[in-house]
Amino acid sequence: MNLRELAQHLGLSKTTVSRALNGFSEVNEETRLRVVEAARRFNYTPNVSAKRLATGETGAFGVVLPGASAEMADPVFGEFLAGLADGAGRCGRDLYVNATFDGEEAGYRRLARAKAVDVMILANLKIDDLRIRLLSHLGLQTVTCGRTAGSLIYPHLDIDHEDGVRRAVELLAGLGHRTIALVSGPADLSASEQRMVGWHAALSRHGLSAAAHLFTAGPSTEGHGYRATRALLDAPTPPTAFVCASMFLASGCCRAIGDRGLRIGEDVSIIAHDDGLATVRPEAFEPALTTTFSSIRAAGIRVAELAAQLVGGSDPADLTEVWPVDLIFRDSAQAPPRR
Amino acid sequence: MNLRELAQHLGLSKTTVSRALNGFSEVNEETRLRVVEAARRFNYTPNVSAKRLATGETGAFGVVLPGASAEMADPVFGEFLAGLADGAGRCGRDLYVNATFDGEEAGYRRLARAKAVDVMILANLKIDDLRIRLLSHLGLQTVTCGRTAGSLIYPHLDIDHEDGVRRAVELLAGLGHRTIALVSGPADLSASEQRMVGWHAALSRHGLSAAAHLFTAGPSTEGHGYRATRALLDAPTPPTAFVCASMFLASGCCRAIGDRGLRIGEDVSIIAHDDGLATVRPEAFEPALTTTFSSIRAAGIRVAELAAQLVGGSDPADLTEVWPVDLIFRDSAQAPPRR
DNA sequence: CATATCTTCCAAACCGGTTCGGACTCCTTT
DNA sequence: AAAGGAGTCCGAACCGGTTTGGAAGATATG
Repeated sequence: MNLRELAQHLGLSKTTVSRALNGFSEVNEETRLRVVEAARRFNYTPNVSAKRLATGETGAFGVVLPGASAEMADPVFGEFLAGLADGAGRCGRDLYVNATFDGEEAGYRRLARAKAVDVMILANLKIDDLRIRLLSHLGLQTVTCGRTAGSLIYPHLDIDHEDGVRRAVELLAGLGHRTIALVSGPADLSASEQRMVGWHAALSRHGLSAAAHLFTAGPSTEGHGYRATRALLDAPTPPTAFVCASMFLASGCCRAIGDRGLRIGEDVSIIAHDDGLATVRPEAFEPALTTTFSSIRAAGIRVAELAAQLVGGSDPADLTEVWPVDLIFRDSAQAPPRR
Repeated sequence: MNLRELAQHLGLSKTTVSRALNGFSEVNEETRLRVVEAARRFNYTPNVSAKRLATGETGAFGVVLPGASAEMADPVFGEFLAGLADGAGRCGRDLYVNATFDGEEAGYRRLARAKAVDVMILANLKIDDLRIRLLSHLGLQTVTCGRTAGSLIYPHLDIDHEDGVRRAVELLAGLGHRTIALVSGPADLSASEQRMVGWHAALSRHGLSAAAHLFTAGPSTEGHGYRATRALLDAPTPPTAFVCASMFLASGCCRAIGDRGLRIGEDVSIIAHDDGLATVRPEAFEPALTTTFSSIRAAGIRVAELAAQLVGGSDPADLTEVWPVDLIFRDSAQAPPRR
């Protein structure tokens, strides 16, 4: 059942039926109801390809996966992608996932030339991310999850990692901790830089050391969390508190602390960032982890909405949001042992 | 630059240019070279939407994410998706990811009605998966990663989990283990059933117990691996060897064993299944884990190729593959301690 | 009553490709 | 020399929507 057949059935023109279904004002209300009813009865759905050709919009958002598989194996990114697909679906758009087998830049160029998507979506922004400039140069509209250095204005949603870490460190310092380590994700990520800024700010406010060896960066995995924590505990003045950038890093951190025979909460405190993944819940830890929380799935949904608004003609400058994180008290952050 | 403009530049008709670019035989070789050269020079890329409308093919494969976020938080699924996107790209197709905010079935029906994809791709098949029948009923071609019960014929790639577990158990039994547990993934998954079959087969061949309490199923996470292993170690006759269905389950398994003060390899043996994720490498464990290996990313790429062949008109019955797994010896599987 | 305006609808053009059914040239066959 | 067949190329139709530029009739305005 296509538009022409539907129109014939109704004794109307294609034009009128199209307008009735798309909510134009110049069609009689009575006629519109008749059309909508018939469309429902005949199970009519407009052909996506035809619509795209006619409107010039593709109705799709694009995500490019980096060639290295590391990002997709990251469950946080997967969850973000799920949110994106969810949000896109709600806005009546598709999510087009492109893997780059021949370099990331080539992937973007292909998409731009074929006009395959309306908006590109970028996540895991690097400090001064080159992709933003490339996309702007290619004339592709872009929405990002995260901010980066540089003067270009683009719609984005960011999570306030800086404030999250700042508040976590403030809490630990307030409890009496004097040596507070930051176990962060990949060093080249904008989010990691934000975390370091927050860490520094809170430490200097309390007059505490921000020695370089107390800051570690690396892949956001249990394995790296374990190794980093072991190394930190081996230092001459080991930290009594750890701020971890993800639940996976925190898992490794806990394991390393357990290996040393230390008790979490009593001997050593931990605050982790929780992205809200169903598979690693802070309450399931022993003891339950104090966390900074922000749902990455919700962020994905919202980014898709921002992209839809951008296509709808909103001013990019209005489409920027920074989400605060919640600090949730549980049992893993307590006062350090008396000496 | 579109086809008409390109044709005008060349002094040819749209027809000839289109045929030259698509490799039809009825165009002079000299002309074809001239056309291809001009297309390259003017940076011409056919408009995706127009092509789709004209051919009736969408050029896209579809994946529906289940409403619950659990699957996307699974890094193994994420890696499979990355492989899918990779393979689709190589075949010149798109990958459409659709989240279902209103029920999985509704998502499939939407895609079918709008003719948005050429082939649906299914993963994480359930035992007797209802989705296959639904899609066949909706007239959507389907390719799956995994097999399921039922008589319908559909293109699929499966990984031989049954044989993997069988060989792992044979190895452990050969080393002298008498009580061998299986720590598996979600019980409703077809792969989990395959593993149980392999486990039973190998145990009975060696005259060993396949008592129900030695088999556990649950989410494929570190947390569940930990809890399951603790429970198994608390049994009256605790196992001396564990076969884990994923690296994450194995992580938890290792932690539980460590908590008990047991040494992996010496006191207790482990064999895990490794999907080839870069973030959890078996060599990084202490000691290095003996594994059954099969790259889930490679599987994703191959599934996309199968889908492309299906669209190309291959017989579905020819598009079925079962991949063997490699058994890789490392240090975590050794003879049990003498009593 | 003539004119302007509004409402409602439609025919035809358009988006940018693919493909059917010739048409023309040149070469071979009988 | 006529007939048949490759080898090339083209005009026009088609895919299924949206959108432009009226047109007809109803209603309001002077």
